[in-house]
Formats: sequence, C-alpha cells, structure tokens
Amino acid sequence: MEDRCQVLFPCSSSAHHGLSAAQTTTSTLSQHNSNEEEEEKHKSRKKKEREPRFAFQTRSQVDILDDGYRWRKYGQKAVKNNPFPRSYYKCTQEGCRVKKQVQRLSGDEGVVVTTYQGVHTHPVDKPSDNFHHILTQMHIFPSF
DNA sequence: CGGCTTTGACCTGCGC
DNA sequence: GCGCAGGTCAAAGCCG
Repeated sequence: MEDRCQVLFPCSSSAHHGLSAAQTTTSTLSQHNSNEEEEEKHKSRKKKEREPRFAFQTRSQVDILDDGYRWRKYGQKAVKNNPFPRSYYKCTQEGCRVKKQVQRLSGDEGVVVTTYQGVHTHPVDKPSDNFHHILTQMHIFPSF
C-alpha cells in the first residue's frame, strides 16, 4: 500500500523482463523527430511520423495516474497475453496530440505500464507532487 | 448542461 | 487473400 508511485524504466534497465511476450517489442525512445508538424492527411501517408514514445512502469494500485494533464479516454482494448485491458488516453488540450496508453502487467496487477506518445506543447495545468519529477524526465526523453 | 466514460464498430498493418 | 491483433472514432449515457 504505497501512495507513491515507483517509477521504473524498462528501457534503461538492462534486465529484459519478458513481459509475457508483450507486444511492446522495443521501446524506442531514442527516435528523434524534428518534424512536429503533421498536416498530412491520412489519405496519403508518405511518411509515418512516429512521434517519440517512451514507456515506464509505475507501481500503483490505480491506473489513473494524475500527472497534471487532462486526459480523455478514447478507447479500451484487450491485448493478448494480458488478462487486463489496455486503456487509451488523449490529451484534451487543443493542439496537443499527445497520447497515453495505460496497461497493467499480467500477473502483477500492482505494476502499471504507462506509455506516452508525443510531447506536450503546453505547461502542466495542475502540478502534481507525485508526478512532478516524472514530468521532468518526460521532457527529456521526447526531446530525442 | 458540459465534459467525460463506455462500448461496439471500423480501419490498418502484418503474418501465414 | 484472409485472419488476427492493435489502434481509433463515434454515439449514447452518466456524473458533477
């Protein structure tokens, strides 16, 4: 019963836990994309701009971690090899196409995997003590 | 009343 | 070419 969330970086970790053969394959956080503009319609996808995405594991009892941003859940799907469903969240801020995925580890309901995709273009509206330090690191990784 | 959650359908990429 | 898995949208309903 810890109110605090313990952040773990599987990417930096040399230990490769076989997340039950999760889909995540490789957390490519070293992808650097200078192209932030995305005016391309899905009609002609000449370039799949993969926004920087990085995942980290948090030890929490709840999936909804308040990181200070407002998220709107836009979907929930059950993934294979995981008895727990994965939730999809999107930043409600206009112009901010940041997406977030929350998934629980199979077998370890105490561990929640949060995957962020994209970078926020605006400051936090509601600073959280728990996630403040996490946000700090977040701003470092997407810079790649 | 507004914002958000929920749930099913739909789309796309990939493997066989 | 089909099926599977993952990802997204949209309509309806709920809650504050």
